[in-house]
Amino acid sequence: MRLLIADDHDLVRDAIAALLRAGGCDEVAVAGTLPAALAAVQAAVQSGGGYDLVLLDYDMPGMDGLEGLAQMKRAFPAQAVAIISGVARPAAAREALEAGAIGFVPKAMPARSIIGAVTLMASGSVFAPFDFLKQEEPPVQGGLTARETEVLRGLCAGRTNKEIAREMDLQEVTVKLHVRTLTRKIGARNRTHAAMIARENGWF
Amino acid sequence: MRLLIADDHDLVRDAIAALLRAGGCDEVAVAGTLPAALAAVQAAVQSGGGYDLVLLDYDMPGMDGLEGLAQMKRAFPAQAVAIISGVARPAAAREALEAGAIGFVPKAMPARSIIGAVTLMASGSVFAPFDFLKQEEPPVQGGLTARETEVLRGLCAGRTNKEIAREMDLQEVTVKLHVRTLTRKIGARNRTHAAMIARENGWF
DNA sequence: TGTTTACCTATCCGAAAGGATAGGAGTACC
DNA sequence: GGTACTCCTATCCTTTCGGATAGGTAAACA
Repeated sequence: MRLLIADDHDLVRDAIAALLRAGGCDEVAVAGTLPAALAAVQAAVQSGGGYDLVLLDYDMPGMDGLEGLAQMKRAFPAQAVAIISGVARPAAAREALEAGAIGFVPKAMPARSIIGAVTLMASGSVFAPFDFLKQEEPPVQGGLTARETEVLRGLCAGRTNKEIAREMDLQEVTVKLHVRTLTRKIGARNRTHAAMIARENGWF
Repeated sequence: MRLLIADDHDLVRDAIAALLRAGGCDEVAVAGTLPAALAAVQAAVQSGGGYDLVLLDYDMPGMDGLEGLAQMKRAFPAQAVAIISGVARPAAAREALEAGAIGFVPKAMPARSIIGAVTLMASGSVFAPFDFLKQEEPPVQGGLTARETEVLRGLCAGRTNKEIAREMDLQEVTVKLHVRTLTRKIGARNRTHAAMIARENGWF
């Protein structure tokens, strides 16, 4: 089984690579950035066949969310690519699978499971831990309603009330109402503070 | 050599633990949270001697920055404790060492170096990669001046211009000036966006 | 049925933020 | 001496926020 694992943290990457080698993977290549991973796949394809599986870290220079995955799939549509991440939300995992990933591996997964997961994905089956995917996100967000969550997302993007209103097809006053209630709910002093709280809790 | 490694990501933690075992560490215990790590150290101390080294992940439930380290050192002043992190800034590393950590291990460190680093720390020597520590942070902050950086810190705390002015003993207009220039420098649309950019880049 | 909840709109007001423009003081450098 | 840069202050103005208050619709629920 030929693998490529891309992660910007040398220690983590090499440790996981060692784990996989110990688990019976013949060849485990590594890369530290997305461009490096792309180059490695390019080289592997030219010398025949590509990798059985490529593991891409979600938070890595060049990835830019799932844009990096899309790039890889555009360049090598036939290459099996999985996303591995420590912080990504369940929604990101679902999006990754929709974008053509063969799997999603949370770093919170037990080490003994990874060999099986990798073997599965390398053989062409989609892998994603069910209990991770089924996690709903709204509950983590301090009792915010759907609309308030949407508005908070706008705040985090640095948008004004007017812009958020246009985007959500609402009146500006309504957005102001949501901003007021949501800042109170999460205990923020103002919109900036609210955005920071959301970011710190990893809500977006 | 008896080790305890605490990291909330099972995969990463177990992979590093395996790496250390392969490198000659007799006993490598693991924990997934700070409380679990505290309990493990407590148990080890009672059954005689404690660990030769405890590795604590900087971003782990219960850590709260360096507060977790302080907690551990308060409870077990004689225990050698090192911080391991993938995202912490050089300043955080320096603070960790000042707070009594025996070392700081960036996850970007090459895997082959960790055995040496761990052996060193377990024997009582302080370890921290020099090239990581010497990194200055101002340059990362998009050419902001000292005052602008201070104001940006205020923005990240959700403070108003008036509050920042009072705190820095300036006129409010001056703060407004700094806010305007710094938002332009870092390419932000407004104060909220500026705060988010600062947070995303880990400037504070 | 009445009640609760989420959601949307409205008006009015003061406070805060954002921007333009114009200076002055101090330091560093050539 | 001149130049450049940071830093501080000022006035004037417009836009945006934040808050109070009031009311309406629709769905969920007992």
